[in-house]
Amino acid sequence: MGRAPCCDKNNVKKGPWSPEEDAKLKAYIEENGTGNNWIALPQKIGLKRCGKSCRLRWLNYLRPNIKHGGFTEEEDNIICSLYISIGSRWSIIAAQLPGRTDNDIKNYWNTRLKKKLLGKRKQSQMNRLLLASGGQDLKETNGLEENSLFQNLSNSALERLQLHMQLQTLQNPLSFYNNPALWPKLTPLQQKMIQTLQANGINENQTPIFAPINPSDHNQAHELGQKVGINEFANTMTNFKANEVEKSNTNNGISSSDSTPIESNNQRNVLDKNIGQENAREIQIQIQGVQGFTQAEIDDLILNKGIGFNLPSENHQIAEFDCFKEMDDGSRDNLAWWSNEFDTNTASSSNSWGSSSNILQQTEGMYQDYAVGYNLQ
DNA sequence: AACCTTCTCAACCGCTCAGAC
DNA sequence: CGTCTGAGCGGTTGAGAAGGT
Repeated sequence: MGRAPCCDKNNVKKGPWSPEEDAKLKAYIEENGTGNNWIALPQKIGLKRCGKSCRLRWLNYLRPNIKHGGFTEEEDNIICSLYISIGSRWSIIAAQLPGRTDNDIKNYWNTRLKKKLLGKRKQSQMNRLLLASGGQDLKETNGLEENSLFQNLSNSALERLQLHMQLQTLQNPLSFYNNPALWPKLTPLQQKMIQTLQANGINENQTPIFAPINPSDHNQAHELGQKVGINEFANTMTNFKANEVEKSNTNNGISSSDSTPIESNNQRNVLDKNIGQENAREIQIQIQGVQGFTQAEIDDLILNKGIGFNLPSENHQIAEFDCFKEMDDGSRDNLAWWSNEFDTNTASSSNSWGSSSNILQQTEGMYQDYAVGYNLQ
């Protein structure tokens, strides 16, 4: 038994809005406001529309100061960096871009920006991974466990992983990243994942990036999240982290929970089916580690600690930060840092990270934090 | 010109969350 | 404390536009 519908589905109009409907809705809200009751609104106006539909129409199209299309490069930068940091939290991203709606940004990302950033060559690389993980070309893979690992990464995680790697391929001779001797010791799982990536065509010079999450430091997450000016981000991350800890505990038999996330169940089902329950459990824990990597991106961004890399000392991190800072503005501007296929003209001509706008300063701060955690230059 | 494919984006759907009761 | 309800969110769909053959 599902929940009751919010309106009489048989008695509401669907599909595109007519100019008359738009005018009615706009005039009413401008005159009276929404009244904090979208469900009742269409009846008051005399519209045969669902309240949710009215809300969406108003928020995405009719309300004042909405911008459509024509995303600037500055906006591209913000969307990209926030997407890498927090994933598809479109409403949070939209909150940083005045006049933009979450729907617009979501559409823009899915149809244009993602392609622009990932590029065809890199896309084909990832497609190979996906193909292999889907079991359609198993000969090219290193075995079942690795397949399962990738099979169970979400598309979003894969995209972010790929963007992550794109960032890491930037050619900076001073980079810690380009000096394997400086790389910290990896955990066995990290090594395994790197080997898998290499076996699937990822550049061997790409760095260790898998890091377990630090389950304990919620306060610092808040502090830094607030430091970069995104409180909701900090809250989201903290909640997410708490969730991850519980999942991890559950998977390790530390405690039980009735509300095991669906994704974990799906992973478990696929694994159980493919490789048997004993191995499934082990690999499930490893997948948790891979998910931890994705989360660890965010943790490192927030905590600014290089967690999971067992860095020899804090000095190491500071050196990295200095290294990044020491790049003169021109060097940084000239980095086509998003993609090999990124339009180099636009990338090099704009002072993307030097913008005086508040959000961009925030974003730059985030990027620097991010760079410290992951040696992105 | 006709047909097919790809792209774009407005709108819908179903879910979660939070507040009221 | 549990239930109900509306708001809000992210994923997905599908109609129309644009581009290619």
